Amino acid sequence: MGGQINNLAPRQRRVTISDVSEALGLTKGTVSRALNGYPDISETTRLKVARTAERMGYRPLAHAQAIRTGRVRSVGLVFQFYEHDGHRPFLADFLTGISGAASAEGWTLTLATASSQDEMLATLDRLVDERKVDGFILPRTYRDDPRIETLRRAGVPFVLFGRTGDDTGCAWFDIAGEAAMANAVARLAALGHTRIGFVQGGEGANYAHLRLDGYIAGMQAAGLAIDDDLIAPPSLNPIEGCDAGRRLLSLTEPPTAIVCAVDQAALGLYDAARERGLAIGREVSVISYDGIPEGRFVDPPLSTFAVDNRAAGERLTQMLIERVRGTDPHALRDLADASFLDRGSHGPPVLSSAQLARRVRASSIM
Amino acid sequence: MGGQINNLAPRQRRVTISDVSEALGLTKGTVSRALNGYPDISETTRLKVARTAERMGYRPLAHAQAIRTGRVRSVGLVFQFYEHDGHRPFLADFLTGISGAASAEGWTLTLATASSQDEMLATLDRLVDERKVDGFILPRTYRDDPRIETLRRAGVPFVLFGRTGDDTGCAWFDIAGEAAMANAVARLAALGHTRIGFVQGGEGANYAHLRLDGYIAGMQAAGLAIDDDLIAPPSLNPIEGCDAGRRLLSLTEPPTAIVCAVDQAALGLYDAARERGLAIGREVSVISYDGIPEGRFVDPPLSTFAVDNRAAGERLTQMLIERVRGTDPHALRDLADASFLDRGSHGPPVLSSAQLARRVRASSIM
DNA sequence: ACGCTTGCCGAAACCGGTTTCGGAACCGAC
DNA sequence: GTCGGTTCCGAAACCGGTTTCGGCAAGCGT
Repeated sequence: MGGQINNLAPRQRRVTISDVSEALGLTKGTVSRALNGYPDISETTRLKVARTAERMGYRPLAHAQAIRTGRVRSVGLVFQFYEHDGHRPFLADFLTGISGAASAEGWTLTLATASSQDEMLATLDRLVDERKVDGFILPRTYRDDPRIETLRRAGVPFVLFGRTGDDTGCAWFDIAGEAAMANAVARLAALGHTRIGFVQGGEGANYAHLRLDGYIAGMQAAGLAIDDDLIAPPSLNPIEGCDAGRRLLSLTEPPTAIVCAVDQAALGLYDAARERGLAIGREVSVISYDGIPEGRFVDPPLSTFAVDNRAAGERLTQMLIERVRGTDPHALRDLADASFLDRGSHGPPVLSSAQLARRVRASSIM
Repeated sequence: MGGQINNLAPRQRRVTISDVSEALGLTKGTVSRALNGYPDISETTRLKVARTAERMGYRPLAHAQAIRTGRVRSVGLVFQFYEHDGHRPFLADFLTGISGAASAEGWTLTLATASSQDEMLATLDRLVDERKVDGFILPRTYRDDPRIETLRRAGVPFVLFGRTGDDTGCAWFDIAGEAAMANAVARLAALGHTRIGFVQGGEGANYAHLRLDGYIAGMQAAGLAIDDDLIAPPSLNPIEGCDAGRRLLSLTEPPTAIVCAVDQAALGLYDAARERGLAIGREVSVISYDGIPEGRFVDPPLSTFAVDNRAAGERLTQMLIERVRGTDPHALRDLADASFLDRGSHGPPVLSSAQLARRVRASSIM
């Protein structure tokens, strides 16, 4: 093979560790040990080496080091995109965070996608087997997540974005969605709402359980009764959200406020309310979660708990790098709060549940 | 350094080329040449080597090869995300395409982000300098694109997603946006529209010029006069699109149909029409470009030219890999068509431009 | 003055591959 | 039977680093 015409300018030679060692009159082994902080190098030569390496613009080649050390300085990320995908808007911010934090440490991001769970596991294996990455960030965790067992067995470091059922030996970072949901309920209760509905998030995903728990905890803390009818099934997009809204609003005792686990679904609540001639933020209050950009432009602007995906990406890669360097996973766990965006989609109830029910009936007769 | 407790299961040793050569009673040099198709290896041993390598599950370590060959089998992709970013929805599909095509060839995707042009160029340089990638896919090209000159000078292979001003020595793939825009005009003209407006796309980006050209070409082909008033300034999101719509509809001779360079802006046209009490698809026809998912759910569903970003990603990586292997860049150029999604936002005009103008005036008085 | 650490560095092996070079074995031709 | 030319593989250098091992010289105590 080799030797085809490539008509590309020849790349200039890099400065290698041998160049540095020759310039110093040392062996490359000594230079290497000096640069890597071995204890058997005197402080004087360590400094001399560091300075001339710096001056000559020497930077070790990650993949040349890797052949001996096994580390390539790359964080792995494998996405599984679904048909109607709620986390697409998150992507750009999340990737920016990871890439930024990685390059600050001289690392890079290796990204792959999978279309099924089997392919996901195979891809993880392949990246590990080919030593393309030193570890993984696992986004969107599940209660029972097969990726974890796979990587545990393979002995590969990883950090979860989200919590999971059994997290022994797992490092993780998460946003306290349950606290946000409880806080949403508390805010609405404080405004005078007593019938507060909930629209669930994606089935199976760990966050969905937590946010539901948060809603329930919030209701209990406010001394409100939990009615199963008030809890709508998982909704991940405006269509499903609209269905959920219709269902909640047609209850004999409809909620005057709705807490929604996912912004995309909350957008659908606007449609459901509009159908019934109800004004969001007055006749029906909504507080949601995610902080998607569209929420700012709808009318009224959506009150929601925003998560900083860029910061999450940064934190996760920092944790992963520490993990690869040997930090105990149990010491690498962190929970951050979502920040409430107090906008126009919630307020004190202007109608009682009974009045609201009459309004809904009237609108559906027309 | 080194030697911290890592409490991770030890990774099992890989099978190396030496394992294979020993099993065969050959030297590793011979095995290497056999596997890489050197001409000085007999067909018999080549087959024998290939088979036992396969049987033993041998796969060369990309970064070990790279230290000699300089190739790491990785495609580089650097994104620059903007504030209000039109291409976010594209991301998942695009990445899926790239990742899929790459892994089919045993390559991986190395992704980075940049927040400014300088950072972009620095990031490209860094990835090249550290030999993290063999070449780049450059998304979102500009008329005059500094990335191209940088990579040309560095002698690094790359493939453009989009065309550019001076493309000598450039391989590229693009969607024929100009043809789509011309086709949109032709469709509307065939339905009887004579006043057809245009909402431009992102300033500076190469595609924006091409789509404008396509609109103009379409108008000329249909024998329609081109009125500067009919051409609205660049609009990239619903807000700007709404402004553009207001402006076009308040003309003394408003267009009865609007061709829009970007779906996100077309969504804003819906708002502008609603404000005036005009029905999209009847009083105002709209044909747009991109094929974003939201277009299917608005009322009426948006007629638009959809681009297959997954396919684009696949094609681009295949081209890049060929390019890295030495194919002449001028032989690597491809133009694909967007596919028209014939939905509900366009139809024959029900109002003349003059009648439309009266309707608009009436609505603004209220 | 002696031996014994200790500090510090050179020498060389090593990681997992690729590539160059040279020569043995075979070939047909004379 | 000898010779030049192929065919095909082994040997060894090489890529850019890391890591082990051993030894020299200084420092120390006695």
